[in-house]
Amino acid sequence: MGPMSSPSSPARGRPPRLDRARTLQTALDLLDRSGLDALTMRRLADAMDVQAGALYRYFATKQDLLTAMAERMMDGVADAAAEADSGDWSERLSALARAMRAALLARRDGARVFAGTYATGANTLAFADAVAGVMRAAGFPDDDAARALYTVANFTVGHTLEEQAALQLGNGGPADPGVLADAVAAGTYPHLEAGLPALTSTDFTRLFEFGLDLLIEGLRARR
Amino acid sequence: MGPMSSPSSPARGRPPRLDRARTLQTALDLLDRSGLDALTMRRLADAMDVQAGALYRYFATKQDLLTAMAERMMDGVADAAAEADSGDWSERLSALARAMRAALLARRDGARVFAGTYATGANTLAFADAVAGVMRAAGFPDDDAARALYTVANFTVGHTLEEQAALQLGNGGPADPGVLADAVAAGTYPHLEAGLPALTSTDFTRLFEFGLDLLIEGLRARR
DNA sequence: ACCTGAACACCGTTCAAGT
DNA sequence: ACCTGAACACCGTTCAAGT
Repeated sequence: MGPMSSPSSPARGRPPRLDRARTLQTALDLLDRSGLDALTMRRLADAMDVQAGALYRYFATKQDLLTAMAERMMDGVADAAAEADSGDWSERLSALARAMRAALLARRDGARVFAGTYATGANTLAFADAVAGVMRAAGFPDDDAARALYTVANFTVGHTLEEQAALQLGNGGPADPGVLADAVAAGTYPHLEAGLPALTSTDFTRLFEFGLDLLIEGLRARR
Repeated sequence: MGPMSSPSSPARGRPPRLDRARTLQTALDLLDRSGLDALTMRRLADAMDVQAGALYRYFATKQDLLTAMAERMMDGVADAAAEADSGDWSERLSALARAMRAALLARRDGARVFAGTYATGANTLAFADAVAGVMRAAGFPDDDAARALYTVANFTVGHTLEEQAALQLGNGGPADPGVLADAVAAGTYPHLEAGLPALTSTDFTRLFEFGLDLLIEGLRARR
């Protein structure tokens, strides 16, 4: 802890207007307000009354910032297993999957941010460990526990990506429900026509629960 | 078919150097060579010996081009059901899911392109109709057939997104297998440590089949 | 009709220089 | 140590003008 130590040393100059935590929080706020496409380093710098170049002292690249954002979104998601402690393995697994979906839905374009990064921080690893732990405790072999983790996570990300895309398209975007209905009506897609009510339904929670239930019943059959 | 008709009218001027089909093909070739991040309108124009602005006569926006690319990737995927005609519904459903994964894997960043667009063209709708058709023929109610379609598609996209991300990270990217292993070793994630062989395995086909099997067993239990 | 040339309003990132 | 200012090498998109 000599005189050459890092940010923790006595502040000699002006207190820094920037730091990792405040930058991250401002980025998440900006994401919610403006969406991922409008989240640029310059606009983020503007929101912090700083020049764009200054951000690079705390995040080496924009991708690094996005990864940190994804990691922060997963904060507390692993705790969902403990909260469903009374339930059996399937209840606890469901609670974890629902918590992940909720965490991604909680922020605008959350799924796109998460899918576009490779988060290996404490929150993401804690979530992964919790899922694998639930499966191992239920008696699944170690490699099946790992594979079940991937399957649940990939399904959840895939579903939420679609869900958030559909949500923003509903707001006068290029493909609101009517577009799909028109496209189906124009061609000859008898099976889609039959399922049109469910296809254009905006009850994404029910859709998510359907898929989650399939995965859990599949796991039950394997156990 | 008067004198004011469209491209099909007798070519009065020079033959156009550009058209939708050739632009699409060049874009897909460029995607394979350079990846999605390097696929810019200017580089695409360069590859066609044309100025960037000229592309906008055939695609209103870059997003439109990407949507057309996603749609072309799905060409022929719906035929996978017919090729597994001898099998029962689960074989046919598997064949469709495998064909979709293969179609996305066939092009660099294919899953990212597909996930980033909202394709409602003939190929995508034919695929969706084929999945719903298999489910309805198997005796599933119409709304369950529609929901199963979403679940299988969302899982497949989510899986392939992860798979292609991992593949390009293996090439000296920021998060090759070692990064995950190190991160796991640094923290205390006992359940991940137990599943490390499966977690760092690059046998994505086996991982995909595991998830697909869970979905199919889940559907079987529901039927 | 089809494409060029040039512009507009931006990007991510780097880095010498100031304080 | 921390940030500014300015630059570099790009973007997507538009549109008058040429042929």
